[in-house]
Amino acid sequence: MNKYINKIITGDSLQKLSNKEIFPDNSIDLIITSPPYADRRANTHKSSEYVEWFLPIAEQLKRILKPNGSFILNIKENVAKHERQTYTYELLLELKEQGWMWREEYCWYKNTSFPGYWPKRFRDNWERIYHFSKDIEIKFNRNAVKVPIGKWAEKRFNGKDIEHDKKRHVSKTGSGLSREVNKWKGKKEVDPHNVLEFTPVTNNINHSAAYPVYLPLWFIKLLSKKGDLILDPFMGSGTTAIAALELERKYIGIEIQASYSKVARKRIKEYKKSKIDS
Amino acid sequence: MNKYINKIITGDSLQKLSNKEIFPDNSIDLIITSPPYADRRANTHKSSEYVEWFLPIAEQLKRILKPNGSFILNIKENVAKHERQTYTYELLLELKEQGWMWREEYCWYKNTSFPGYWPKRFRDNWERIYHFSKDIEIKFNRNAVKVPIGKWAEKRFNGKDIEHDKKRHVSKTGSGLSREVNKWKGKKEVDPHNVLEFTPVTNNINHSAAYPVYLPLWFIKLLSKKGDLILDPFMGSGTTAIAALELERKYIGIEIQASYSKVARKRIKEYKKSKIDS
DNA sequence: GTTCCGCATGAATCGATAG
DNA sequence: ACTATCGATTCATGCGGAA
Repeated sequence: MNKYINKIITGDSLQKLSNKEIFPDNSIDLIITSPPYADRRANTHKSSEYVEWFLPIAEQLKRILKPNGSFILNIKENVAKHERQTYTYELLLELKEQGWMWREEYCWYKNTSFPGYWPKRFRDNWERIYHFSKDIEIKFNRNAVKVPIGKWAEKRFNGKDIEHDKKRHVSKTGSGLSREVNKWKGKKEVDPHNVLEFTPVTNNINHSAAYPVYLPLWFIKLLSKKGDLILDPFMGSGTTAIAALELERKYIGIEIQASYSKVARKRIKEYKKSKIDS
Repeated sequence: MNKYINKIITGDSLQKLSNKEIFPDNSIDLIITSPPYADRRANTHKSSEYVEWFLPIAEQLKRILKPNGSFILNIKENVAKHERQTYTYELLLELKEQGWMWREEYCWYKNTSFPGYWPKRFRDNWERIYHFSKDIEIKFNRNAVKVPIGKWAEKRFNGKDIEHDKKRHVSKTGSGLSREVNKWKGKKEVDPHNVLEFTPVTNNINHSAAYPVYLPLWFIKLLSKKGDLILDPFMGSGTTAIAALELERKYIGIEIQASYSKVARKRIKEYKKSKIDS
């Protein structure tokens, strides 16, 4: 497979993924992708067709992912005839059936959703990001995504210890919960949570797109190590590849439209050049 | 049914809801509730059992809701053995089968999630809020939930028009959406979106609870009119009733635990008293 | 009045140990 | 083997009385 590393393959995802020469079993560290959503113009498209299209692809992804790897899937259902479509719901249940472990659903809180007016609905400002794995044990580098502690901490710890915080607290619900707030004294950073906001950063590799680079950056940091191999089976304009390079990982991408592959290769070239120049 | 208006009924939800004397067909304007999540202590509880428990209740809710009414359901799945449970997913699909229209899924972005440490996951900071209806046409008072326009507008419109903004902007995705940014010039308030943060507003009622009052307040404003009848079939400590009173709506609540009914009645009494005193 | 400080507490899970 | 209990881990906010 070496000759495919750091390359974008133009072709059909299912076909390429099924090729064991390109993708041997257990060879990928992290899969991260944002597949094309069910085509809203094709109203005849039933949810089940979307699921049927995706499932064999997911089967191959499961074959080629390493046991301690992760699969990140960004997806959101469209609205048709005043109702949200159910293909994300059906797909998730089928992926479970297929043997994937559903580890988490992140809420990607997009503060830049497209404006618009709908009679009985507001702007759609969030998308689902599913985290799947094959096994319980996965790479999970929480230290790579810490965030600054809230301002409350400053006020709270400006001086002497608070006695009460050292005591044990028992919750009414019967779940024993203890804490020692003083342990956080001096902490600068804390774990993030599962609503991802990505406050706008002025990054030179930032690209105003439906799939901004900070998204793969965050998950690559969290779920892989340097030198790992990242796959995006729906590469589009190459954002996942850029993120992988930025973090010193390797990538493989698949893209069916030659025009997109071309754009992606160009972006990657320009990115590499800008790295050398700077 | 008049004798049940502005009352909390102690009893089993399914049994009470099935009583046509209390709840005639098409008699409720808005249902808003946060039912107990699947009990994680009962590990034998399968997702399907939760769904089977809820479905007949939902069937009655559909019977008693007015055609232009709405059903707001707040729910989130627990995690067990490193995986998210699927009962919310199964339930949604079954509710669709039952004939409900799935209008929206709001993300309730909670600023006060429970702290804790898990090996391969972060804190859970959001919950699902489903909006269902029986028909396409529903009450939807968007003007009641407007929010102040973001600071970006000030910057953008501080003086001269921006040429780019005068032109129609066509989305790259081909969705056919377009905008004319200058239309927003001078606007003070805009529509909200489907990620609900409830930043420091409407804090007039003090009660730290899992189900804070601003939640029903928001949906009651959006989806009902003054004098309408609001039902909460899992009333708990009466938060939905307080919200209904605050907005001059009527309420009916059901609660199985007498201790909770008592608390709720007390809270309502105190709320009424505080209104008169002030 | 307004800010500050201490107190209280919220839909949590997991692995280990005890029964 | 199987279930019940226990300890460990973790942030952020609101309220009330004090300064």
